[in-house]
Amino acid sequence: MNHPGSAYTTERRDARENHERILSAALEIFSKRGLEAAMKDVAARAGVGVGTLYRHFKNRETLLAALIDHVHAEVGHRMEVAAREPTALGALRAIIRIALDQIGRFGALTEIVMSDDQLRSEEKRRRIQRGFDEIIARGIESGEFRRDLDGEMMRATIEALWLSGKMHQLARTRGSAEAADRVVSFLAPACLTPGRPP
Amino acid sequence: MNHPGSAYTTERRDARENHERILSAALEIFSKRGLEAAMKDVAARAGVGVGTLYRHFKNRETLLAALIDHVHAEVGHRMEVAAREPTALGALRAIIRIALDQIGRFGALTEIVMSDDQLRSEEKRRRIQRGFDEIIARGIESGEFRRDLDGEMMRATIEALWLSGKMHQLARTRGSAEAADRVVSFLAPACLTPGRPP
Amino acid sequence: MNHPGSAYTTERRDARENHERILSAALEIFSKRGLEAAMKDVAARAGVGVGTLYRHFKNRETLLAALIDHVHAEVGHRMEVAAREPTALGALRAIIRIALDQIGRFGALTEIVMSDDQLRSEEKRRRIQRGFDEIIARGIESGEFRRDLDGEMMRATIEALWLSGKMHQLARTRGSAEAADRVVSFLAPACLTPGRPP
Amino acid sequence: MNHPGSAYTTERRDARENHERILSAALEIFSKRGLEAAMKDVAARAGVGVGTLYRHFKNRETLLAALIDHVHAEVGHRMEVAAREPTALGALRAIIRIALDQIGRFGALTEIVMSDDQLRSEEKRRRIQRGFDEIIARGIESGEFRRDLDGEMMRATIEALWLSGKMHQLARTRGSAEAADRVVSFLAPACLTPGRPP
DNA sequence: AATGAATGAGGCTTCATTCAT
DNA sequence: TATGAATGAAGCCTCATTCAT
Repeated sequence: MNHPGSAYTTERRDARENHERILSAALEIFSKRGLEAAMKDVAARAGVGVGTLYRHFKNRETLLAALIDHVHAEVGHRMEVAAREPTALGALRAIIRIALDQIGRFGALTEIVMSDDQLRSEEKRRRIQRGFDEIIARGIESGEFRRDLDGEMMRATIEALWLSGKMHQLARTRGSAEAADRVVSFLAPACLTPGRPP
Repeated sequence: MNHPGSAYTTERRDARENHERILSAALEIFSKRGLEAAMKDVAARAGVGVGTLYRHFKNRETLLAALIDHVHAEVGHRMEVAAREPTALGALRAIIRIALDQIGRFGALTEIVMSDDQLRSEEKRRRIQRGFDEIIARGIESGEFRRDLDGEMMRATIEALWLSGKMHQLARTRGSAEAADRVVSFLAPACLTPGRPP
Repeated sequence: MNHPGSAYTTERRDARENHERILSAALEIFSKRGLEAAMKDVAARAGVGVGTLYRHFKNRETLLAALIDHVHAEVGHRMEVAAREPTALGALRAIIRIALDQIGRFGALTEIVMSDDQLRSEEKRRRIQRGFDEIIARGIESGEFRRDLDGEMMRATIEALWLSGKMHQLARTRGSAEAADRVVSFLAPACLTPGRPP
Repeated sequence: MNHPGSAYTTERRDARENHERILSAALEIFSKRGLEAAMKDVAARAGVGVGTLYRHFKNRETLLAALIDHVHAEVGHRMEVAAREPTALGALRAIIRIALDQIGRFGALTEIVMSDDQLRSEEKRRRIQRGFDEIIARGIESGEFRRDLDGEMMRATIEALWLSGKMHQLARTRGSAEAADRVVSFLAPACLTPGRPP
C-alpha cells in the first residue's frame, strides 16, 4: 500500500510511527489483560486518542486481526529458523522454545493467536503449519522420526500444549529451559524411530 | 440432594424444574456462544424471566460456578468409571473418549471448566486430577507404563488437547472414535514400557 | 370494618395477629433503614411471606400510609395528654418530649410522618395540629402566652425542629432531657407574655 | 477555574457547556423530583446522552456531590454577603430570605444540601455554619442580641425551618416577603436583648 | 490528521407486585 | 389463607464507535 522509498508521499512519518506504537501498545495491553481490554486503554497506552486508533484500525476486530497477523508473522519467521536445526528433534525443541517464549510475551493473547476459527489470517497460519510439517517430513525422511508418525497429531499436540497454557504452567513451575526439556523428553518416544541411535 | 421419587419434598416442583431448566439452558448457551453470553439470553432460553434466573443464581459468577461444578461433577464421575478399565492404556482411551464427549457437549465452556485459576471448585477439579494420577500410577506399578513416565506431563498433554479444542478438531474431521484412536496411538509409545507385549 | 365483639367472624385470629406483626415489623424496618427498605425485608422481619404482606396491605403505598396513621395516632394521643398539662409552657415542653421520643423510636420514618404533602391521612394529622392549636389558644387566653403570638409560626417551628432531625441532633449531643430544656428555654421568650411572672 | 474571556483554553467549549448544562439540568431534576430521579432523566433534560453524563460525572454519587457543592457554594457566598448587614437582626432576615430563595429554587434538593451526614463537603458546609455563628456572635457583642442567647439552638431552629420545608410552606401561602417577616418577628423576642430599643 | 467528547445500545442487577401451589 | 417463586420494568453503568473541533 505504501511506497516506502518514494520521495514524496502523503503518508506522514508520524502516522507510520503511530501505527507501530498502537500495534505494540495493543500487543501489550491485550497480552496482559486479555481480549476484553478496552480500546480506550489501548489508545492511552499508545499515547494517542481513540480517534487516532480508529483511523489506523477500522474497528476492534481489525485491530485484533492485525495483532494476530503480527504474532503469526513473528512466530512463522522463527519457525523457519527453527526448521534449520540439524536434527528434527532439535528443531522440535527449538519450536517448543519459541512457543514458551511467545506465551511469556503474549500471554492472554495466545488463545486468539493460535486458535483456528477466530478472525482469519489463513495465510500466515498456514506458514506456521508448513514449518511444522516440513520438520516432520524431514525427520521421517531422514529416518530420525518413525515412519508411521502421525504428523497432524504431533502438531496438534504441541499446539495444544502451547495455546492451552499448559506449557506455560510447566515453565512457571520449573523454568523455561527445563519445561522445554520435559516436553521434548516426553514426546521423543512418540516420534523417534525406536531403537535408532541419535 | 432430593429423592425425586419421594412423595413430599419441601421445594416446589416448579421451582426445582426451573432450576434444572436454567442450568441446562445456561450450559447450552454458554457452550455455544462462549462465556460472554448475556444473562438475558440464558433466561430466554430457559423460558423464564431474568428475575427467576437471579432468584436461582445470585449473579453471573454464581451461575458460571454452578455450571463448572456441574460439568466437573459429571466428568469426575465418568473419570472414576474410566479408571476401572482393565488396562491402563484402556483407561487412557476411555478418558479421551470422555474428553471428546465433553467438548462436543460443552464447547466454549471447556476453557473455563478445565482452566486452573478460574472460579474455584478446587475439590471437584482435584477429583479429576486424581483420576488421572491413579491411572498413571497403576499403569506404572503394573509395568504397563514405563517406569520413568512423566505423569504430570502426560496429564498436561491430554488436558491440553482437551481444552485447547484440538482434540475436537480431530474428531470433527474424522469422527470421534477415530480421533480417540489417533490420540492413543500417538501417545502410546510415550507411555508404554518399550518392548513389552500388551 | 370488623365487628370486634361478634362471636362468629370470618376474621381469623392469626390474620389479625399477622396484621399487627407486619405493622410493627414495618415500623421497625422503615424506622431503621429509611423509606427505601424493601417489602421483602419487612415481610421477613414479620416472619411472613411477601404474599401475606400484600394480603394485608394492597401495596407499598398503603403500608406506608398505615404506618403514618399508626404513628400519627400515637402522637395525637400523647398530644392530647400533653395538652392537659397545667401551664401552656409545660404543655409545650411535654410536646417536645414527645417529639424527641418519636424521633428516637421512628428515626428515618419521621420525614414521612410529619411531612404535609405525603400520603394523606389528613384527619389524623389535623388531630395533632389541633392539639397544638389548643395549647396555644389556651396559653393566650390565660395570659401566659403573648397576645400577638403567631400560633402557626410556633407550630411550624416545633414541627420543623422535629422532622428536620435537628432536635434529634441536639438530643444526641447532650441527652434528651437537656435538649428539651434548651428548646423550651429558647422558645420561651418568643411565646411568653413579656414581664409576666410564671 | 477558567477565564471565560480568554482566547485559548484547553477544554473544548462544547464540553464545558455540556458540563454546565448537565449540572443545571441535574439541579432542576433533583430539585423537582427528589433524590431518586433517574440519571437518564437528568441526561435527557440536559439534552445529552447518558454516556456524556457519565463522562462528566463518574457516577450518581459524584453528580450529587457536585450539586451539593454547587448549592453550598452559592449559599455560602450569599451568607457572607448577608453577614454584612448593619444590624444582626437585619442579617438574620437576610439569611431567611436566602433560605426561602434556595428552597424555592432547589426544593427537594434541600434535604441533602443541608443535612449533616450526607456526602461530605465539610468545608463548604462549615462556611455556612460560620456565617451563622459570626452573625450571632456579632449580635451578642454589640448588645443587640441577648447575652444568654443559645447560638447553636438559634442556628438549629433556622436550619430546621429551612430544610424541613416549613419555611417554604409559609412562603407558599402568603408570599416570600411576608414569610420572612413572620419568621423574624417570631424569633426576634427569642434573640433580641429585652427592653432595648432597636 | 489527531483529539477526545458524545452517543446509545446493551449488560447486570434489584424489587414491587402477581400468581401458582 | 399463606407462601414464596416468577415476572419484567427500570435503574446504573460501560464501551465500541462516530463526529465536531
